[in-house]
Amino acid sequence: MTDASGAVTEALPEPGSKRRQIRPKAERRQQLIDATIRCIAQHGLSAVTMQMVTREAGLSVGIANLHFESKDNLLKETLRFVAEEYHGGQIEIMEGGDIPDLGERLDALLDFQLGRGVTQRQKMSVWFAYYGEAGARPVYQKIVSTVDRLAAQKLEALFIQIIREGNYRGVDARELATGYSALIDGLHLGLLVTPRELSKRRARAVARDFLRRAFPQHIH
Amino acid sequence: MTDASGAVTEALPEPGSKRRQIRPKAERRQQLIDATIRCIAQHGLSAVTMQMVTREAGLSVGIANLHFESKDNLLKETLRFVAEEYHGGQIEIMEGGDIPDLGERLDALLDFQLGRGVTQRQKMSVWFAYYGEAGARPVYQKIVSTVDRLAAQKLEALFIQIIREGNYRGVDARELATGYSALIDGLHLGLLVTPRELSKRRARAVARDFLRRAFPQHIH
DNA sequence: ACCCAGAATGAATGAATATTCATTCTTGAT
DNA sequence: ATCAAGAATGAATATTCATTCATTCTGGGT
Repeated sequence: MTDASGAVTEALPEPGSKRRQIRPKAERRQQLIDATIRCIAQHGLSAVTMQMVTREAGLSVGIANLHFESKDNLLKETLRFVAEEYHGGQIEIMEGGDIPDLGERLDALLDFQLGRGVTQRQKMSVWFAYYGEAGARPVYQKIVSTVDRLAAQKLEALFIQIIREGNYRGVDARELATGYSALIDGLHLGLLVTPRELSKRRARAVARDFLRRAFPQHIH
Repeated sequence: MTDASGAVTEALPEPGSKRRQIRPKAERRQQLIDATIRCIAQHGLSAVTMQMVTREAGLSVGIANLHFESKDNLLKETLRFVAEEYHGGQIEIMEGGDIPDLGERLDALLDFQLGRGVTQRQKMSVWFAYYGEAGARPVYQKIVSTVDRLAAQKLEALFIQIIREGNYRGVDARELATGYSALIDGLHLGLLVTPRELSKRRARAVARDFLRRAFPQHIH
């Protein structure tokens, strides 16, 4: 193909190129899920439209219904992805073959939960958008509670190890694990809704304090 | 008015009566806000429609735009109401002229935050529905952070009193207050999203434990 | 008994949006 | 080089929903 001047066009697509690309199903699905996450973070779950998501992904409107059956399903799968990524990351650290020292492992967990940059904030935004709807949507409840339960078990197991190692008395691992999880969730909420009042730095300090009071020998 | 048999009809309106009633503006506003709360709790914020709300309130569709300018405004005012009710209740307890004993006052606070029945759950549902959207809606952020800040100050003040009275050492009131607030928020989330895993009873125990570890002389 | 200010109604309107599907395009196999 | 499978497109459709407003109704004031 040449234009009037004879130069080859379409050689490399310009930024806004509409060149159609065929890609495997799995890749398109992920592309759409990623776009959905960005849209929810930026506009809120209730404002997300299919047009918005597909435009964000740089694809046509029809494609979402090709790879996911419906908008409902896309949203569901997006939640599943975020939930599994977040809890999966935690679980990997807690099982922690690569970090033998239990105190360090706790620190790594804290880092994962309250560290990171913009990306993390985006994910949190999505996370709580779904929480907000979960009261009315059993499907969401189920997805969250499934991954949640596993993470809770791993956390309890880690706490049990720590309690044994430190020979701590009068501490219930299960109750402490519930409290720590709730604390982290609450701090995330604070970071999301009142970032002016609660800095990431202070959130970390608060969580660390909780752990230090429970496991003084392991957290300094 | 009489029917064919001569009996007086319309004497007392049957259950589904459409008899038009004129009521003061303030009353109608509250009626609509209450209906909105029920709708959000049952169907989720993103599924709420004006038709749904006005039907729930037993009124016509036009009335919502008469008393609130728009749906957006109705939702905003509903959030403001829930926020002020919740935080107002807490603040009243924390200032607590009627409960001189500080330990008892803490218990009363806990009771308010994690006690109650269905109503409370409904309110929590609404609360978190808005939190979910707050990341994308500055208006919501502002409403929440305004009341939040005041409650946080009162809590810190209460903790300072308790620290002085108990002569506790190495405890930072501000940090502890942040932690406690976050813990309560996180427990509410747990109650809402994974009620199977976390009973209200256990949530109370966890929160109480947090306070006991900080103020052992005040909580038994 | 009568009025009328303004509260309340709900059919109508128009805008937004999910979903469909006839058509076009790409790629790997032959 | 050709072809078929199926990935991708986006205009069209049908639905849902917020908002409007012409009309009806109510109740306190006279």
